[in-house]
Formats: sequence, C-alpha cells, structure tokens
Amino acid sequence: MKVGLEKIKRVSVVEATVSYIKKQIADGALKPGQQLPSERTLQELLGVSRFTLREALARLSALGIVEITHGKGAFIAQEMNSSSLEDVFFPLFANQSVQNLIDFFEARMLIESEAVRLCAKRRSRKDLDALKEILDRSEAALEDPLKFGELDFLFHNKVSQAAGNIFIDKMMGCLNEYIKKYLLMLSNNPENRKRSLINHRSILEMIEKKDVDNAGRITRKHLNQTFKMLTNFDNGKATPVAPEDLINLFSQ
Amino acid sequence: MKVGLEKIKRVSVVEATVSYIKKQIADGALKPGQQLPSERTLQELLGVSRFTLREALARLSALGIVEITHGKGAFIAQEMNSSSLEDVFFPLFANQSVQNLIDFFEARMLIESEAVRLCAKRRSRKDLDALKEILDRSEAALEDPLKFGELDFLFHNKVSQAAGNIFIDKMMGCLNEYIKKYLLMLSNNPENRKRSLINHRSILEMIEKKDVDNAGRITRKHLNQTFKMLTNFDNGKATPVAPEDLINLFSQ
DNA sequence: TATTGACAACTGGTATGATGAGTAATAAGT
DNA sequence: ACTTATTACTCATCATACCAGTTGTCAATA
Repeated sequence: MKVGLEKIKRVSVVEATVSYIKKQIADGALKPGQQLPSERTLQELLGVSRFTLREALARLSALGIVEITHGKGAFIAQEMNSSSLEDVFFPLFANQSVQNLIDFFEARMLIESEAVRLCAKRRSRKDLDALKEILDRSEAALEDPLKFGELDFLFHNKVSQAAGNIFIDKMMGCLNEYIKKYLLMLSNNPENRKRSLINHRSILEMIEKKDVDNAGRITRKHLNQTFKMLTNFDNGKATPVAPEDLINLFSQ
Repeated sequence: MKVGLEKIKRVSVVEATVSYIKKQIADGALKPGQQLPSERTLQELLGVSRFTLREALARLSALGIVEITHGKGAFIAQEMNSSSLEDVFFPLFANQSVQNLIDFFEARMLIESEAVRLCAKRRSRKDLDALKEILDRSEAALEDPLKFGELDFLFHNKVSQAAGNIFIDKMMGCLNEYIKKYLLMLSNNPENRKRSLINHRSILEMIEKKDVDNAGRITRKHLNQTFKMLTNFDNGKATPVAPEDLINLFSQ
C-alpha cells in the first residue's frame, strides 16, 4: 500500500535545543569564548526543563562546541579541544580488522606527506629550530625507548602544525591518539629508533631547503618503511596484519 | 610554594561512565550492533543515577558511538553516521575568517586529490559506471542549477567513496556539508556548470585509464580553478560570490 | 480461522525539586 | 594591607514522577 505520505519526523526537544544553540553560534549571536547564560536562565529563556537543557549542553560539550566548568559556567569553545578529536574515529576502531589498520596507515601517509609539503613551503625559522631541537633530543634519547617514542610522535605533530593549515592539523589530530600507540610500540626496537632518526633528519633537511617535492617523497618512503616494520614487529605474537601484497599498497 | 604534589583530578561521574562504556566497546565486551541494557538496568548496574547515565549516553550518542531510539533502546553504532561528522569541524567554522576559509579549501584539495588518485588505482567497473551515470545526469541537468549542484556534489562524493579507504572517505565526510553549500552556490552560474562538467569528464577519463598521476593533477587544477572563482582572485572574470558572502557561507 | 484492536510491559524522553560541590567576589577580622 | 570566612553565584548529582514511542499478547470480532 504505497501512499504519497512522508514519514512524520519527530524532533525531540533536546535536539531542537542543540540546533538552536548551534544556530546562534553560526549566526554570530554567540561568539567563541563568550559565556552562555546560566542553566537556570537558559532553561527559562528557551522554555525547556533543566534536564533537557543539560542534555543539550552535554551533547554540545561532547562535540567540543561548548566547554563547561563546574562553578564557572558554560562557554563557547574558542578552538577545538583535542579530547573530542580522539573520538571522531572511535567507532572505526571498535571493530578492528586488517583492512581498517591498512586504511588507517594509508590515510595517515597521504595526509602527513601533504602536511610535510606544506611545512616545507611555509616553515618559519622558529618552526625549523623547534624541529631541530626535537631531533637533537631524540638523538640524546636513543637508548630510552619510551622517551624516543614520545619525541618521534612530537616530531610528526610539530610538522603537521607547522604546515600552517588548521584543518590539516586537526585532521592529523583525529589520528594522533592511534599514531602515538603505534610509535611507542615501534620504538622498542633499537634498530627502528636509529632508522627513524635518520629518516627524520633527511626530512628536516628537505624542509630546511624548502624542497617541497623531496620532502613529501621522503616522508612517504619513511612512513612506508614504518608500516612494514610494524607488520613484522611482534612476530612472536599473532600480528593483526599479514599478507605482504597488502603491505605493498603503500608503494607509489 | 612549589610542592611535588600533583593536582588531584576529579573525574566527574558522567565522564567516568562515558569512559567505562567506551572501554567496554574497545575491549570487545560490547560489540557493534549490540543492544545496551536499558537505562534503568544500567543505572543500577553502574551505581549512578539515571540523570547521570542519560548524560553519559547523550555524550556517546552525540559522538556517534551509540545510537538511541525511543521505545527500542540504545545500540552500539555499527558504522559512523555522517550526522556526527558534520559537527567535527563546527568550532572552526564558528570563528569565521578568511584564513579559515582558505585553509578549508586547501585541505579539501589535498585530501580530495589524493582520494582521486586512489580511486583511479582501485575503481571497479561498477564504480566507473556509477560515475559515468552521474556525469550523464549532470549533462542532462545543465540548465537546472539546483539539480546540477547536487550532482556535482554527488560526483565528488562517489569518487572519495570509490577510493576504497574508509578513513579518507570519512574525512571527506567531515568536510562534505560545507562543500555542498559552496557547490550549490557555484552552480548558479551557467559558465561554471559547463566548466565543471568538462573538468569532471577529464577526471573520469583519467580514472577510467587508471592514470593515477594525471587524475590527481587534473583534480588539483579543477579545484584550484573553483577556488579562484569563488574568491574572485581570478581578476576580470565575473564572480558569482562576493567575498563577504563567501565567509557567511558557513553560517547557516 | 484470520484479522483487528485494546491493552500491558517494556523501552527512552521530559519535568521537577532537593541537595552536593566548585568558584569567585565580597565582607569581616587580623 | 593581608588573610580568612562568608555568601552568592555556578554546575553536578540524585531521586521521583510522569509522558511517549514500540512491541508483543490475547481476547473480541468478522
């Protein structure tokens, strides 16, 4: 029995409240950093119960759109907080599969190699110094797996920040939590640490020379190497990644 | 008075509840698609009030980690729903600036050109047919700005899906809502529609030939052209959008 | 028998009021 | 002037009640 009737959409009060506040922000009525009226005030203002309002605020808070502090109030977020970024891809990691892992590394490589290109193009003197310092500290920490892993992570982080594109930086931020995990794993092997440092030095050299193409190329090579190492890493245990032909996906 | 004491971190009950459920999912105790116990049950199970539990669920729901249906229950999300993706970059758009806009287009160009490369490498016969059909329908809709805009959007969407990388696809998903808006804006100009169709045909040709490098190159050129048109950097030519309007593009 | 429709038993959604707890400005005391 | 206690805000949590959507049961009816 097909009738031309559309399904009636029920918009919950909470949803409507969320949309309303978002619209206020988008329209500029509420500016970043600005404090929202108190819950009791808003509740009355919008004509909803406090429970409803709190749920709406909880949602907005979860999305990183507003920041709530006990005793102070609710504020429009001025910049994205990384805590919410971690959760962006959480559902994808909930169902772990080989394909997911491969996709993850591939995505990371694509974005980061582009980030390096931008970094090479735009890096300031200050960025360069910061990167150099990280590598120097890495060299000093060659025998300290944990510290080296942290610095390795920091290097990649700094590069994507120095790329000077807030979206690229935030996208890398979405992947960061998981990247960190793998880097710390890898840095347990002294060979990996040595090779990683060498690769980073090459990359930095290209960034210093502002050699965009080579910076990107070497980065891809480096990440490709990293991925291969990771797949061979814990061959004592059952490794989540197996076939070599899949690994070669990263070959250009 | 510096003492070696760390600040005591008080984790709110809500936060703890969120973390607990997330951990259950990450550990595999809760699998995607599975139904959570009812609110009343969970409330007692975790020893928190229903208010608190609901706030936790609201957060998880906002992040797209669980899906809640009135009268049925709460379920672990099986895949990421795009609705939550739209909000990822919302805070960035709240702070409207020219630099933000430029960064947005740049990021989109980088990711999409890589997506096109992957698409050219891996596209199936079915993908190719789907893309062809979209372009044929575009040609038929050359005089219908709204419809053409939708199809334009669809083309880019299908390409990033055919790239066969779930992360790339989802990242594009984060930007999609905003891309759509400006595509609809551009398609008001008949010149743009014509040029867009020609560019898409070239891109599709490269995808069909599996010419990875040229597919990426042409895409960049195409997107660059589009961006210039929008920002009126293309001096002399008529621009469909004033810069002020462009910034306001994201406010609705 | 097969369909219908009222109903009960779930589920989440909303409302209210009371109380706990953090923050910051102010008043009181030294 | 400095410190401390008060106070008046804020959000955080809890308990209870009731509204509303979904689903299956089962008796009444055609």
